[in-house]
Amino acid sequence: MTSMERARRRRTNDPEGLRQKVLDAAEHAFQVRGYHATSLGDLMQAAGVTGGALHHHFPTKKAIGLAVINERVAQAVEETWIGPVVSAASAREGVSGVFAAVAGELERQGFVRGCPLNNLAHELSLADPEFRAALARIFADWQAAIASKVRTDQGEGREDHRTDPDRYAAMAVATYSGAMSMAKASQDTAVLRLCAEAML
Amino acid sequence: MTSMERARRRRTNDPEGLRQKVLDAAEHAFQVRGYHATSLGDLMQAAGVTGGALHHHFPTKKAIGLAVINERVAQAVEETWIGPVVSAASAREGVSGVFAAVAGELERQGFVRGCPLNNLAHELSLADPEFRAALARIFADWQAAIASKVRTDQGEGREDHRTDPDRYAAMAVATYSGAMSMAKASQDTAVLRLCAEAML
DNA sequence: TCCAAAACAGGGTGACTGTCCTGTTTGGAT
DNA sequence: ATCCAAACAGGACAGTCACCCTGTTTTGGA
Repeated sequence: MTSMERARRRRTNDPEGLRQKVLDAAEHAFQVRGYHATSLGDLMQAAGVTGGALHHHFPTKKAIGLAVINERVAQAVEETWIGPVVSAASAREGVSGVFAAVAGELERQGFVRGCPLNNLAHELSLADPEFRAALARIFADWQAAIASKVRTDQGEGREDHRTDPDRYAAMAVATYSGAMSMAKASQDTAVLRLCAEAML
Repeated sequence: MTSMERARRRRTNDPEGLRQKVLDAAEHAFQVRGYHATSLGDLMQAAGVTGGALHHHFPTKKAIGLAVINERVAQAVEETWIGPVVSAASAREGVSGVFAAVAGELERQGFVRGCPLNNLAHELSLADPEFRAALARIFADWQAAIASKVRTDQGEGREDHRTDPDRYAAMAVATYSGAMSMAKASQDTAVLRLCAEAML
């Protein structure tokens, strides 16, 4: 007992790695079960981390939530939305393309877990001002990136000048968020496909 | 003490009224704080009901959730969406009108608490199959009502035949749901106004 | 009037939750 | 080699949660 424990008792401190393991588990759990429905015990088990370590890196559950929003959700929006749209041939092609790409990805994995931003936004934006501010900022950046792309298109003659960039951006973000909500509730990506056509 | 208590100790059984009081409190609390963040104690206090009475009408918390979805949320969608759209001059005017009406109402009360259906859909559709089925059905009925109105418009020459009724309906529901999410996170109805224009 | 069933009161219970505390171990600076 | 702050372990803690149980009151029909 002593020998066995001593044999594998080699602890290697890796604060950043441990922190990321916690955020990995939290990002996934908050997505699937939600923030309130996820206990710190769940996170400890999923991440393979003790209570002491968890409390050392995140003094409160709220701190974990904020870290997930600011470090993970923001990054997810950047990677799956802002990046592809900016580098697309046009705003409309970029937006429609993301709709289709996400629909395809969801069909491939056969399960719709919803939009990370939207999921947390619904549960937390009224619960705490800090949560709300962090979530609203991501929505705003997302919209701004699309509107900026539309303006670039207009400047280079790829988009009708009658299109209001802010209106198109608002529509794109709103439609995507709502379509993901519906896809999550119905577990069917048909709505995403229909909206992909409409946003072209 | 005995006399005072005896004096106001007249209990009048009103099972349906008590049930509705619980649902009133639950509908409001689930909307503002969410399902998981609302305890049965919160509901007992808000509704002025004892634990025994609560348990008599709703054996589990899930039963309260299902009743709120099936009796209250479905009715809310019917009243604020399906009714107005059906009796509007056209589907587009009806849809755009509801966007504007809701935006106006929210600006009047100065606070955005989100769409009842969407709020519960996000928190509960992955948590339990029964919840998910109930929520998906409301989404489906909502969509079907709008699509049907578009078809009527087309039959009577008020709408271009190139418009796909199902696509327009999906867009309307998705855009509204998403715009409400954004309005809730930003506490700003600007997105709703922009989408109202776009859905005309 | 009587009585059974429904409606309600109110407290108890075990499980769980988020937080914190006290020790022990690690790693880098000296 | 030594030392100290950071990193981590593991459990204690008070509070809360959903659910259930027992007893009392009300109600409507016989």
